[in-house]
Amino acid sequence: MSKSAEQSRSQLPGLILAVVESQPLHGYGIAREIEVRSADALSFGEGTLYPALKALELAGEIAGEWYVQESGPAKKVYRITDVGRAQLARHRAVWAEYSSSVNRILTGTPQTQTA
Amino acid sequence: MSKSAEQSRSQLPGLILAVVESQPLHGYGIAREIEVRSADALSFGEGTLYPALKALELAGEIAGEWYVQESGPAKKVYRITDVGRAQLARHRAVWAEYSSSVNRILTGTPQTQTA
DNA sequence: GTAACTACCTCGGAATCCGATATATACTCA
DNA sequence: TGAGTATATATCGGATTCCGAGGTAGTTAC
Repeated sequence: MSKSAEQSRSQLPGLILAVVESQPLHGYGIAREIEVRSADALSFGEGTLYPALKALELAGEIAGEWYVQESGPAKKVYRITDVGRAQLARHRAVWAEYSSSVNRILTGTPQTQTA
Repeated sequence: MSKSAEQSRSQLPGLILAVVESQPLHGYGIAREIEVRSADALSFGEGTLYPALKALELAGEIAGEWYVQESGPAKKVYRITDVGRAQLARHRAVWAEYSSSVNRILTGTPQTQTA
């Protein structure tokens, strides 16, 4: 189950791109990889992951290809595209700005002093 | 316009608590303070902020008190409660874990190597 | 007299979320 | 043989959340 919930979903596209950037992978594998890399802090259900994958493929940020295995169910392996790589860079920049903003506020860096 | 959108909303309760922890403030002021501290990277509309304030007050995490000014509209000033302080600590912990997880994935720290 | 700013609040359509469900193969253990 | 578990994909739709828009009102400044 894991889940730190509360946040997460909005970050999914970027996380998926980051995972398939380091290695082409199928949906199920991407889900597991996110759990592993986050030490189970992050976890997405199938009802969340597969639609996100579809959207990314439609947007041309990842490309899927079916692999029929001699043993086991067929899988659709996704690889990142050039469009996706550019988008991933954008995600990283947005995340950097966002997370530093949240940090600044949570740690109470004061910028005003007016009562 | 600011807004880095995409994320944000889920973090609002924690951000509000952090702001009123450093100084009791009214809704409008809280909104401005978040913008200032985030250098305009974060911005919440009133349709988002006021409901969030209500929910926090209902949960006993902040306490509001009306101040009628001799000049200008009345304002409802919120201060953090003990419950809110405890909750804020929790928000900070969750955020720390979450953001480090996202960082780990976005920067591609590999934990598996299986193809 | 009107524009802009401070300050509060609510409505409700739109968008998003994800648990539940369905299908299918393969392996293990009793 | 059957149950349970794991791999693997995919969709549905009710519930929840989101926030732009709209409304009230006092103040300040052309």
